[in-house]
Amino acid sequence: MSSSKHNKPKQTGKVASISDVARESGVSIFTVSAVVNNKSHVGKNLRERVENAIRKLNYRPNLIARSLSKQKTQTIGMIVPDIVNPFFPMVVRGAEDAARKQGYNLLLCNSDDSLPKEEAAVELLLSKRVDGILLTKAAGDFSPSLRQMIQEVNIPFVLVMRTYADLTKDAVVSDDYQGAYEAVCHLARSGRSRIGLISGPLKISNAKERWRGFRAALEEQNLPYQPELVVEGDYRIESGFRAGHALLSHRPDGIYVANHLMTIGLLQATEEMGLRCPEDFGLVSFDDYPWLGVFRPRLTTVELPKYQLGSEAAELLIQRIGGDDGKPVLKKLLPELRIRESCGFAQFVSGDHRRLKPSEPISDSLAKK
Amino acid sequence: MSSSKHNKPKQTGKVASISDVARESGVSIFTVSAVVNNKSHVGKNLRERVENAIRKLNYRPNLIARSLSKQKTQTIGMIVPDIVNPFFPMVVRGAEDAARKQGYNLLLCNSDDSLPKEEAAVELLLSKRVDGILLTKAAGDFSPSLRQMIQEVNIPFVLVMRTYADLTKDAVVSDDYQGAYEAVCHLARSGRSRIGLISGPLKISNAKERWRGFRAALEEQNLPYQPELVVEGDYRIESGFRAGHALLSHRPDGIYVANHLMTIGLLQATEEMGLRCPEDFGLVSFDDYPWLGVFRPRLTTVELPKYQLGSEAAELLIQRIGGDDGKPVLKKLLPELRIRESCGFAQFVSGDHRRLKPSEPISDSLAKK
DNA sequence: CGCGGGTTTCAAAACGTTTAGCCGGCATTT
DNA sequence: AAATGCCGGCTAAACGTTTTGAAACCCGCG
Repeated sequence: MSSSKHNKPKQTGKVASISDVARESGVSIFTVSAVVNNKSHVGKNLRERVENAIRKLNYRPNLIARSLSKQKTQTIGMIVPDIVNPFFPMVVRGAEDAARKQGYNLLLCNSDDSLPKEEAAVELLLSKRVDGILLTKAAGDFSPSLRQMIQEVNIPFVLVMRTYADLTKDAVVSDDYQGAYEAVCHLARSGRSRIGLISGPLKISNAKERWRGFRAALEEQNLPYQPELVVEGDYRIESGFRAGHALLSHRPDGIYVANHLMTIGLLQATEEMGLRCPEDFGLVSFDDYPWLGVFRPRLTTVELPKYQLGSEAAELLIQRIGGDDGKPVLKKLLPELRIRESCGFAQFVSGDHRRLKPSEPISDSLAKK
Repeated sequence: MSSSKHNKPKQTGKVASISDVARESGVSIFTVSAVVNNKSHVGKNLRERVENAIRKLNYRPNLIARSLSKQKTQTIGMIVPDIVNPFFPMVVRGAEDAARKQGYNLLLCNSDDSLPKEEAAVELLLSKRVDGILLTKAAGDFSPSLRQMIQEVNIPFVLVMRTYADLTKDAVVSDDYQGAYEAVCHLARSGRSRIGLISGPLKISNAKERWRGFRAALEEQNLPYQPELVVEGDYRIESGFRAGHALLSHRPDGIYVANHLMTIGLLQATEEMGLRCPEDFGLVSFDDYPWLGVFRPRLTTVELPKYQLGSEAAELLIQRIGGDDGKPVLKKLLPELRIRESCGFAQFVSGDHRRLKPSEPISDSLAKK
């Protein structure tokens, strides 16, 4: 039973290759390849023979060999500062879904916001011959060497959530100016006049944009810009905490925080100083997350379209890979002001965090919008 | 200036290959390869010639070709249910760091807890000829086809956070029995006697383990096991919300929730029903996250060593890849009970979420422990 | 001078695909 | 009956590495 005919049961754990299939079915390699990629016209009988052999040998095309031959890996590299930062999983997910939909895979790297690590990551991706790169650049400049690499190698890059004025490259970002503007206007409309800002690192383009939006809104609302009410953090919890202490000591009556993590820090500082939101100050935060639903007061936030950020970036990149080399594009995605309670407008939006249908997995529903 | 000598300045964007380097430096391909992999003994002068050529041509070894030739990709595949579930980024990060440290890369896939997607992911990874796979299996059985694939292909698998009694495979999990046991004992010690459980899907091994730990603790504390106080969710927010409603209607005075996301849901239900924690019931949650630091009362949680889960799994996998095929290993990592306020022991641990040093990036510090 | 032994270098064969170019039939056209 | 065109299939050359023998060279020793 076990050794009937010339049954070659791959005892050595070797996986079958295309030539094994060819031998097994008595056709040429070419024909097998044609069947696998179901090319136009292979005779019905031959095709069947080949298909049987494939099933029998458990053949699985070797994508490595394919990549080498076609000079295309169907892989796109993505570099983010840190996947543990809750902002990025959704962006990555968006990119991954969009990529997969078009037959691409994602190779993910973390730069930890470190320039050398970032450069190493790019180096790695280039060596792996990815077809394109999605880059959320670490804070700081483009080093000359990185610049050179991007210049010399002719694979497409798309910047995600970052722009560089002096580098004309495709980029997909959220409209941070607009988001910040709306946030601060809302603060003002709810009666706040001493409005403070906890900003991200101003070397990062989006932090700068949010700062600009902040300023513009102040002006628009005829409020003075008071430098002591602006403090720069680094987008991390700890810096929000310290910035919060510093800022609150100047008794603002409204605060706009430029990201989620720093808001967490600020809230800790708030409690420690015995202050209360929204009684003592109104608060608008950037970035919304499901778990904020349990915090009281419910936070008014400016939500960024994280998922789309990723998916549109991936789509643009793949378009570039496909050969479209039109002018560099700057895509700005609109944020959404979600008014809740932290500015004193106790607009109790019942079920706010429960708008999922029971059967709907959370990530999907977040992904949709 | 531009066309001096036989200066071939790669006008066509073609990247340099090893043979270009060989030609440029007048040696054989073999020698270049030797230099690149700095093999033992290449003549000093030749080595220098080659190195110059490499720099000049901006040569970068093609890892695809290398993989094909060596039949090793130095890549490990990792499949998780959903990177957007806040549990996983840290696990992935642990795996990625450990892998990179040994010269491996991570190729990440999301299964969305769907069996077909999971199978497709495995299929893809096998086609990409990854050297090994880290698998956090989707809820549900090993389908026969998946089983077969794992059996036939002889690349190593390591299960992460999952075990299957009938499948002797390496696995790295948290000691969920122990974690649940401690959680429930703590609840009991703080004077609760009608203790409820919001469980994960009991088809998932760790949910089962937590349930066992729950039960064991009850017994140990001489409390009766009351089926109406046990409700099964699916680890997502929405199910925690519904389970919360169901459970709270039976007025437990203590609740142990088997994961973070469901806790979020429960807390929403709690508020809606006008109940208070810890006054009306004590609460212990599984999984700890920095942002919980802003929630009041501070939550008592059982923290899982997420980062290690990933890193140890990767290390084990790489060891297997290296050829070690000893007996299957089941590694259990100990969780840590973090007592805060949600059981009524108002042990105000000042600065609990602020134990970072100011200069320490959050992800790093989380990663450490 | 011849020869073993150790470097240093090489040419060529893998690795598993894709694909350009070719060729033998068969049917259709002149 | 010969020329034309197409279909179905094949051979062989890429793709960019690693690696296996083996060749060339140098050394000193008998």
